[in-house]
Amino acid sequence: MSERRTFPPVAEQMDIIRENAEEILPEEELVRKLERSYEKGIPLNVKLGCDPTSPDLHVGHSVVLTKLRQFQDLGHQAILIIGDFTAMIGDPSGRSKTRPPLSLEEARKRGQTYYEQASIILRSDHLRIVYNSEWLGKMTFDEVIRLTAHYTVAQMLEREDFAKRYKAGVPIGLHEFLYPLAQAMDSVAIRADVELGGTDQRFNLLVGRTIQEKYGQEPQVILTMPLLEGLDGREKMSKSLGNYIALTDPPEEMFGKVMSIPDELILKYYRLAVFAPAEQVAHLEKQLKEQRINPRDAKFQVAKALVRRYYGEEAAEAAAAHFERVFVKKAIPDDIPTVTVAPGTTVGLVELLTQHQLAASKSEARRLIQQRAVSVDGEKIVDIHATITLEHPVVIKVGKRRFLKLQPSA
RNA sequence: GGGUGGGUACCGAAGCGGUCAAACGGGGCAGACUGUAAAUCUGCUGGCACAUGCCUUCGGAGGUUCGAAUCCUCCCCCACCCA
Repeated sequence: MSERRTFPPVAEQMDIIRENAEEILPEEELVRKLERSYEKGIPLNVKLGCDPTSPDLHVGHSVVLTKLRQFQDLGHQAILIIGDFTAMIGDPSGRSKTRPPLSLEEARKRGQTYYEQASIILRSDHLRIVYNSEWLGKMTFDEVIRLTAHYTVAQMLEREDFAKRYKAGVPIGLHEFLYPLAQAMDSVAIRADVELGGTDQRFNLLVGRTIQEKYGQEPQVILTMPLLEGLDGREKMSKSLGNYIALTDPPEEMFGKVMSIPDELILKYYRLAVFAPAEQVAHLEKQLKEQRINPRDAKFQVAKALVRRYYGEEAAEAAAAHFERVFVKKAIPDDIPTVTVAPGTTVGLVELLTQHQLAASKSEARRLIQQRAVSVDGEKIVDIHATITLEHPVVIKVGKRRFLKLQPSA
């Protein structure tokens, strides 16, 4: 830990750090910190707090994780803070009222899966993982009151989210005011030099600066990364909205999801999800602008690049081929879910669809049939009373994406 | 503690005694088209039966009525204003 590290020249570091960053506040302070670290051979403590409530990491998370990775690559110390304590209290964003507070144990467990998924992007050296219950859990009420005295209600209401909700008459729990402060205490506890976050974290990160100073520390520099919109192209990518690409999504799924983003997002995904080099992004942008490339092909390229990033070249090729086959040529994919059935039995199509989860209810199954969404062995079935006698293998297709093969057992 | 306005389907939001499974928008699903699971357009979107029909749903529990999301009573929850 105490060995002297060496770093690239500061200017070079700054170029990398600035890449894709939305905001660095204050930038001169970062330069000073980097210079000092360079001279003394001491890495900066770069903090990223994470909320383990939803254990599925997605491409939205990857944006800021990638930035952290860059710091690691430069030789700095990444500190991943698992917010097990904060998760235990509940969710601060006010968005998901359904999110139940977790037990410490549960929060820890999810923190573990969070870490496992984060290590898809992070390297394992230059990495420290800490749980914030370690210090937050030890604070006495007295200490908490002292902490809250450092901030005012008016200051809290400066946060856009709070201001908006207050104005709209949406409840704000008192404990939510404690979140930025708790997060700030994390910075104090680990003596953060830099804290990363999405632009929506701006306020919280800034509170960290103030509080660190109150506790006699040099304030951290904050670096925010742009938020990546989800598949709908409208809202921020998030699990609760279901508009996300999980880091663990299988290649084909990942590919298809990229293909479903609105055209306007192509470049943004290339930049932030793929983290493609600036020149390549610029190149693609130019091609699109001059209409020298079809947006579909551009998206195809981005989809492939994303799969390549997580699964490698071969998987990328395979996923692309799969998409081409299933959606462009509308053929049947080669590995589809198969169920074996007793041969010779005759079943109603409606029952078949509901039994195998191709439709949620019989009413839905009928609707789908009436809407010409169902085909059996490539033949559209429009009759809701249709039955199938299972003698040969039969492929049922519902909509564009749902397939099922029925295999009569020999 | 007092006052006012609210709680409606996945979400937002109309409805304010029958014509309400509940307008409209979003989301979702499907179809057409296409350059793709983009965009656009069209349709569908509680369940069961599909022929009429039946059952469950409008914060909760009761009640009035031939009939309630709509009226009454009590209760729970939320926001705002005043203390």
